[in-house]
Parts: sequence; structure tokens; C-alpha cells
Amino acid sequence: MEKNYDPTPVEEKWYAAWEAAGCFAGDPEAEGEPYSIVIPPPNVTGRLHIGHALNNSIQDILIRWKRMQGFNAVWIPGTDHAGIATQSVVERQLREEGTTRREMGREAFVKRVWEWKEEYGGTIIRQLRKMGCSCDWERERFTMDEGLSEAVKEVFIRLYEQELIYQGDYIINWSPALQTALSDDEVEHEEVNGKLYHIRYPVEGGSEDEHIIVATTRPETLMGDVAVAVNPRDPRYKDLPGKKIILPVIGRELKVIQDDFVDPEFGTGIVKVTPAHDPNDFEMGQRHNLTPINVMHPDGTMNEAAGPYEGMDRFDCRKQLVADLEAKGLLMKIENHVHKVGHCYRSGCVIEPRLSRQWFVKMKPLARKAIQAVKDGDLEFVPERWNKVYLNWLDNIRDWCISRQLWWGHRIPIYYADSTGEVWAARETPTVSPKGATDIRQDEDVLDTWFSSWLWPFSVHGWPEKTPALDTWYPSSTLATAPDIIFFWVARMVMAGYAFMDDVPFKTVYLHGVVRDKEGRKQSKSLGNSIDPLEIIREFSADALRFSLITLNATGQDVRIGENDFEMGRNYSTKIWNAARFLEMQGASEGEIVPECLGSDDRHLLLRLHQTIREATEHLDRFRFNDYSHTLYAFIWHDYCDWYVEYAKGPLNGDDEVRKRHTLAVMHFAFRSALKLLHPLMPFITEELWEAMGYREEDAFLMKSAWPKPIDPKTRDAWGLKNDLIPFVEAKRDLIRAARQLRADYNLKPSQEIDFIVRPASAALGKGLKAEIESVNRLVRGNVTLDANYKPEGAAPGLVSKAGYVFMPADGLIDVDAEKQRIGKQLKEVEGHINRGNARLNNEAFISKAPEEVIAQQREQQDGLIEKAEKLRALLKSLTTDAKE
RNA sequence: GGGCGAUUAGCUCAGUUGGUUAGAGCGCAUGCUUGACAUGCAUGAGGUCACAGGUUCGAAUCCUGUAUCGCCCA
Repeated sequence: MEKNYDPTPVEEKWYAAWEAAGCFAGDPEAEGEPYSIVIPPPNVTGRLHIGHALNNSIQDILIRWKRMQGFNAVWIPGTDHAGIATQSVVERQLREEGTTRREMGREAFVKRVWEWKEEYGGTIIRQLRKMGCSCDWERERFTMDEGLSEAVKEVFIRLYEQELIYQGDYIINWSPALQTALSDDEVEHEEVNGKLYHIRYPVEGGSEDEHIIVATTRPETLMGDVAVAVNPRDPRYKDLPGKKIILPVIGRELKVIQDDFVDPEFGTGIVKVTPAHDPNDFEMGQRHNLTPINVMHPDGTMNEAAGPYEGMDRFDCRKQLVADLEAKGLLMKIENHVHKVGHCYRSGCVIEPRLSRQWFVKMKPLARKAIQAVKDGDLEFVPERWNKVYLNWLDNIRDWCISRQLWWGHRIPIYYADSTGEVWAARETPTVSPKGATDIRQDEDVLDTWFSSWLWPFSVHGWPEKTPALDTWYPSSTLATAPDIIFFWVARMVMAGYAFMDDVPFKTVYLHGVVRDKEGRKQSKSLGNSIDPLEIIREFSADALRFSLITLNATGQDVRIGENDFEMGRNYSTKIWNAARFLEMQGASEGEIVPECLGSDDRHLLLRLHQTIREATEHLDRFRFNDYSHTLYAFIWHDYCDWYVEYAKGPLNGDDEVRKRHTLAVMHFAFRSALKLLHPLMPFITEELWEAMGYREEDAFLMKSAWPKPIDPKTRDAWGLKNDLIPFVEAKRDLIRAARQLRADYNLKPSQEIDFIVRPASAALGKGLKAEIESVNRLVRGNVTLDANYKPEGAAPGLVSKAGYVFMPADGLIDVDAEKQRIGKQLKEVEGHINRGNARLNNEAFISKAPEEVIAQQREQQDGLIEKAEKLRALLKSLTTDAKE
């Protein structure tokens, strides 16, 4: 093995080998309980960011682990066509070429987008391979593929036929920048410092002074006013209904209506009613039979209804209008006003509520089963708290606007025959209408991208066809995603799952946190604070990227991460690499574990391995990925490397061949299992070492090997793996630590062999230590003498350990003051604990109410502490006495 | 306005059903080219668990309130 681990070629090599050997490919006919994951399909325009890296690390851990456990596992990858984003990218290109999509025409444009997709799209999919993701690439899907497009069409038509899809004129969220409608969920509400304009509207036929005052944040919609409204219970405006109000600038007459919606507290208690530009006004308009007036073009400029402002941009119009009103003395005041304004999640422009004819899905009927699924426990969120968020959204669900004024996407399969006024849905492009008309045109709009991704869990398997894959892998097992798409995607998939498959699309939704920068900000291109996972892979390795992300991310919590954090993963890789190198240097392992040869260190390691297997599995079962990672980190680094390997150097360098072989057998047994346990998290280095250590049998990959099981009770018995060996090993290690501390405190050279004298805490302990004193001597670099009756002649540096007194009676070394200070400090600490313990044990209520084990444990602890305090006092006394002499 | 989350070592965070002498990694200090590893080893310093009440024999953990920060919904 090389001295230094060079991950790049290793990672490339194994990924290619796995793929070539078909390790990722799922087979619906294969044995084993099905386990499947569908990837949250990233945008086809997307590039891998750190959030994807976390998301996909989690999925890969799950799928590799389940595969090793013998499940019939598959991970379906793919991308979505991202209507708005993709169309924008290509339109930008066209602009640079001096043309536009309209000039080009629909067909040519769509062709152009496909070309773009073939050439540049799906970068992210290639990047996932670098991360080691074990997706079944033969099953890769794209939402615009023929099959998935069929599914979209089928779903649209079924819902249309069930009258769950309808067309209507409603206020929708309009993005003037993109010139398309958006769903409610695609609008982000941001708090802005706006203004509240108080505008005077004259009363017709009244005196010069008779007027009302209307408060609005969007004066530019004034030209679209068709009424003013007051609350019927507002005493101030009892006499207003029946009067006519004159709309400034335009001069139109406005009715006064009464409506409960009006909040008497807001502004003056009189609001303008602009049904074409505000959702609440629209509803009021419907209640009062008002005809809406639209004053804007789709691009956000004012139209002919805006009179003198025609052609102006909506915000320029606002300024101009305000200036004009002021000039006419109609502007009473301007207040600062903080309010939430909708912004387009793609372009960032201010959303214009706009009356428009769009297609909608009726959601209430679909939501019912999706709600029940969580209530009945057929679907669970991890962490649980998301249940509430999900249910709350579904309880208040509103209809989904699914039409988009784009060209890139699934075109709505609705046809019109204008001569007959027919509107119908059809799977194939018709040439004749049902009534025989031939002037047929298809709806111009396409469907929201989410209208295809909500079908993802079954459309990827070929639905509406009944395929073996669908049969085996639907419903999928776990969905791993970030909570920001719980409404967009997760909830809608559940609805679609029930509507078309009559079952949940997945059983568990694991929601992980957001990856933030060190300051807690979301990573974003514009802030320049984003970490590029590929650069991390180049600099540290994919394993390091995965390790650090997972280790730092607790269940469902956001994670703050900086570039340096990936050193942790790299260092861990290096550690494992060197541990393997050490093993390799010991030569081949032919030996078996010999129960008679097992010393306390061997047993301790094997017991820890047993616990680690159990814990790691349990943590994965409960989606505690960081705990899983920490468990293995501690086992390999601390138990295996720090303690066991250091211990093993004794027997390995000794002359006893049987012990040597046996020790090596223990090491390989532990290391081999550790590689397996670590594989889902760090697939590359583990596979590499699996081969380097000679663990491969024929061409069997580690990734295809079986997940370790805890050591069975019979073997544990034969090996003497009992919990009671832990106190002994702890005492032994505490002795070693104490001796090292004495050395360190007195600045003794590591090369210098030191004599220590230990007065064992008990005879049994002394006996046990005596049997293993060689290993202790090696680890403290000295000679330990066990002497139950030892009393230092003069003042000697000493410590109290769990194993008993540890003295270092080296001549002339003692610094009495420093010793006293150190021991005094220790004593104070111990006394503090004793006081707390006493307070508890002397409390009658504690004795009568606490469970017996707790009391027993407390007593035992207290005895230990008291004993320790006594020893410390004795030490202190010996120092004092000596100093006086 | 409603809901959710966070507040624990200098930093980033664990701490599961209440009982540990409150942990990890990084950083810091001291010493070390130790026959795997300086991407390392050994040793050490560092905490009123945001604050105020309460429940309890016992609270970082449960309840109520307050403060600060963040997210979601209206």
C-alpha cells in the first residue's frame, strides 16, 4: 500500500468497477424484500450544490445499507424539465444571438431546448457519480421522456373527466418578468417597507369639499377601480352607500358597496375595489356583481384602460400618478407601511395579482386521503413535527393553478373548436371535433413542472402501464428531501399516489436540514458563500465530503459548515488508511481467534465491536445518521487505533507466534466488520481497503457483502464478552493515563524509562493487572511495580486512578507546591461531587421515592468518590509531612 | 397575527423514555520526527446548559413566561 492515500484515482476506479459489474442495477424479479428510493429529481439545468450533496449522501447511505442487508433495493435517479428555468436559459442564449422565441416560433424553440438539454442538461447527474451515488442509471428518467409524458397526459385527462380539473377566470399570481402564471406556492412573501397612500375621491354632486379618503399600497391599480367598499357595521359610513364616487384621473363613477371583508381599522375604513388586480377585491366583485377592469399588459406595463398612463411601466406609473394626484390636491398623505409583497421564486420580480383564464386542479377531494394517511400512520415524517406542517397545509388547501404561459413543458391536452365552441380533452391530436368541426386548435399553455413531478414515484416505473418494476417497487420506502418542498412536491405526491395508485407513494419521509455557511446564512450564488461539492471532492475526496456532511448534521437540524470542516473527513480517511497499512505490514492473517488467548484488551475490543454493530444498525434504523457516523468514528479511531493497536504492538512484536497470530486474527475480525459498517458512509476507501486487506473472495465487492450482525450470544459466551470486563479495562486504562500524566507533568522525555509503583485498589484488581503488566509497561514506557503495601519514602509525585495509587518516585523530581496544588484541585472537585451526592443520599424523599437501582448506583458512586477523596487526602498529607521534615 | 425550530466549551454542534462526575470535532496550551499515521501521538486548560418562575426526591432534559436569532403559513 502507498504511504499516502490518494483518493481521486481510487474513487474513479471503484465507481467504474461497480457500474461495470452492474452493482447498482435493480431487478424487480430478484429475491429479497423490496426497498426503493426515488431521487428528488433535480432541475435538468441544475448543478450540484452542497444541499444536493447532503440529500444524496443520505439516500446513498440508505440504499447501500439496505442492499447489504439483503433487500431488493433500487434507487431511481432522474431530472425534471424545470419549465421556467430551462426556458429562461435558452431564451437568454437567443437574446445573445439577437433573436427571441417568438421570432423563432414554438416548434423551432422547443427543438432548440431539447438540443440544449442533450448537450448541457443533466450535469448534476454526472456529478452524482463523483459522489459515489449508487443509482440505477439504467432506470434514469426525465419528466419530459415519452413515458412520463404519457403519464402526465393520462393524469390530466382522468382528472378532467372527473371534473377535478377546470378552467376559469380567477386572480392568479402573475410574473411580469416571466410572463406566466405561477401557483401560490411559487410565490415568496417578503416583508418590504412600502407606503400607504391616502387618496381623496370626490363624491358626485356633493359640495366642493365632499369626498372620501381611500388608502392603498398600490395606487397604480386605481384606474381599475370599479367601486369603493366599507364595512356595513362601520357607523362612520352609514350614509355613504347610494352615493356615487368619482374616480380621480379617469372620472368614472364608482358605486359604494358594503362588505364584511373590509377592515374598519385599516387606513380610513374605506377601500378601493379593483377586482382585476387583487384576490380579495375579486371576491368582493363577484359578491356584488362588478365587472373587473384590467389595467395592465402581461409585461407589467399599463394598458389602454389606464388612460393617460398607457404604455408606462407599473412602477413608473405609480410614481407619476402619485405626483399627479398631489398636484391636483387629491393626495392627502403618505404613510410608511411595512407589508408583505409576493415575489417570483424564479425571477425575483414583484408578483402582480392578475385576473386571468387558467387551468386549475380541485384539491380538496384529493387532499382527503393524503390527510388520512398521516393520521392513520400509513405515512410518517421524520422528524415527526413535520406532520403538523403537512396537515395544516392540506387542511387549508386551495386549488392549484397548473397552466403556465410557457412553451417548454407538457402541452395541455385540451382542444378547442371555435366554430362549435367545443372544448374537450384528448390523448391523441384530433383532426375532427366530437361534433365534426375541423377548425381545431390545442391549448397554447403547458403544465406546471410539478404536475409531472407529483407523479414521479410511479411514473418512473412506467405507469400507466403495469410493469414488474411498478409492482415490486411501488410504494417506495423512504423519501429523503429538504422541508422547503414539502408542499410543492411531497404533499402533492401523496395525493397523486392515492388518486392513481390507491396507495402512499412512500412510507417514510425523512426531512433533513438546510446546509448553511458558518454565519448561518443560506448558501447562495449571489452571496458568494456557497461551497462547491466538486471542489471539496477534488481537495478532500468524496468520502470526506460525505463523512463531514453526515457527521455534522443532526436529524432535521440545519447545519453550518465551512470549508475547513471537510478536513475531519479527510483526516479520518487517513487514519483508516494507516490502520490498514499497519495491518498489512504484519503480514497475512491465517490465524483464528483462540478463546484461551483472549486477554482483557482483546475482549474489550470485541465487545465494543459487538456494541458498535448493534448501535450503528439501530442509528440507521432510526435515521440518526450523525450518531451512526460518530459511533463508527469512535470505534475505529479510539477503540481500535488508540487502544487496541497500541496494545497489540506488544504481542505482534513478541516471540509468541500463537499469540501473534491470534492478535492479528482479532484485528482483522474487527477491521473487516468496521469496513462493512462504514461502507454506506464512505464507500470508496472501504472498498479499496476491502481489496487491499485481501477480504475479497473471488470478485465479491464490499458493497455486495452482507451487513454485519451483532456477535451471537454463544460466541460472546465463548469469548467471555461480558459487561463486567469493562470496569477492569477502564481501571487499567486509567492507570496508564495517570502514569502518562505524571510523566507529562514532570516533562520527562518519552525515551526515558520510568519506574512507577502502583498500590492496587483491590487484591483482585492487582492480580488482574499483574497478569497483563507487560502491556501496561509498554504503554506507559516504564516499569510498573505492583505493591499493595507501598508507602513512598519521601514525597513522591503521585495520582489516584481507578486502579489505585500511582506513584512515580523518581529522585529529585518532586515539586511539592505544584503537587499540592494539583492534588488539592482534584480533591476539591471530588469533594464537590461528594457534597452533591450526600445531599441526595441524606434526603429522605430521595431514598423513599427514587427507584432502587438509582439509589444503589448513587451509593456505589459515592463510595468510590469517598475512597478517592481519602486517597487524595493521604497523598496530600504525605506531601505536607515530607515538606516539613 | 398563527405555527415551528434554535439558544450547552472560543467556534460548529451531540446529549433519545428526567437519574452521566454534561460529551465530540475543530481551535487553544505543553511535550513529542515514539518502527501505521505530524492529515499524527500523549497530556492538559476551557461550561451558572439564554433568562425568570414552576413541577419533581432529582431538570440541560418536562411545564409556563421573557429575550434574542432563524424558518414556515396567513
